[in-house]
Amino acid sequence: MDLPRPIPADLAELIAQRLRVIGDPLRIRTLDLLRDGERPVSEIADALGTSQQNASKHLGVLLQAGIVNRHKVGTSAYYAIADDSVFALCEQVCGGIQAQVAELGALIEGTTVQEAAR
Amino acid sequence: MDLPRPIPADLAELIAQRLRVIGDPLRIRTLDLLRDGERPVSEIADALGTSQQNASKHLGVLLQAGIVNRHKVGTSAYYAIADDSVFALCEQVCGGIQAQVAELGALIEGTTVQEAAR
DNA sequence: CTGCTTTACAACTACATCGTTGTGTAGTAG
DNA sequence: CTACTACACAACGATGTAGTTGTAAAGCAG
Repeated sequence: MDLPRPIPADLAELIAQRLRVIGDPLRIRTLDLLRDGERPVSEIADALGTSQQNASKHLGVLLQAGIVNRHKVGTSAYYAIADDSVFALCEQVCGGIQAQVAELGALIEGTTVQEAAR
Repeated sequence: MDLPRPIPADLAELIAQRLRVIGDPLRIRTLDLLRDGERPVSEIADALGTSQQNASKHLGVLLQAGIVNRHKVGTSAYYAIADDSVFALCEQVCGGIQAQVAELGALIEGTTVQEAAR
């Protein structure tokens, strides 16, 4: 996967949109919950400690973005991960955060990151 | 880089924050420009077709997030990439978008993605 | 010192988004 | 049919953010 150079404005808009969809704490935790398999809305709402309406709304955003899919059984709506790549995304972000924390720690210690790693 | 299970709310907040910082079209294009090396603010503003004030503001956001760094020479402020991992992030997002587009195209063709790939 | 350039900060408007409240719809149990 | 459950849609208020305008600070040229 190579990015075109320079990145056209339209593509930048698409990328930004997707990042903003995932860039919400409740949605990240929702996706994390769905890692274990599909779940109905009420269960997700309970697990996140938020209202049914709010959970439904966030799931709707993820659904429209194609990150989750839905299938209904009776009155229940089961949501499941449709795009596993989001987790790789989160891990990448975590890596960046960890690197920053390590650098800050090193600054406090008055050493370089390489020295602190020893 | 393994994510803890379940993801604590604080970490979800951190990840979301970083994703939202990168999740802006102008900031993505700014980072793309900086791939070639450091640049002063006015040059970035020109390349993006926006005002100097706006470019400065976005660069400030990226700076505070630790994604770029700054060094001043005379009246000019040169910004440069501090965290290369953002590009891997963008590529990952693009991969997800491409997969979706492929799936949509396959739906229109009435075939599966595997069939369409042949 | 005067004027020009470059950058950054602050105030403002416009717009998006989060969470809540209220309500509508569909399936199910009695 | 009535009551209950599960989900989703719409409207509202609060908060956040993008972009503009105005301006201040700092360096440099004359």
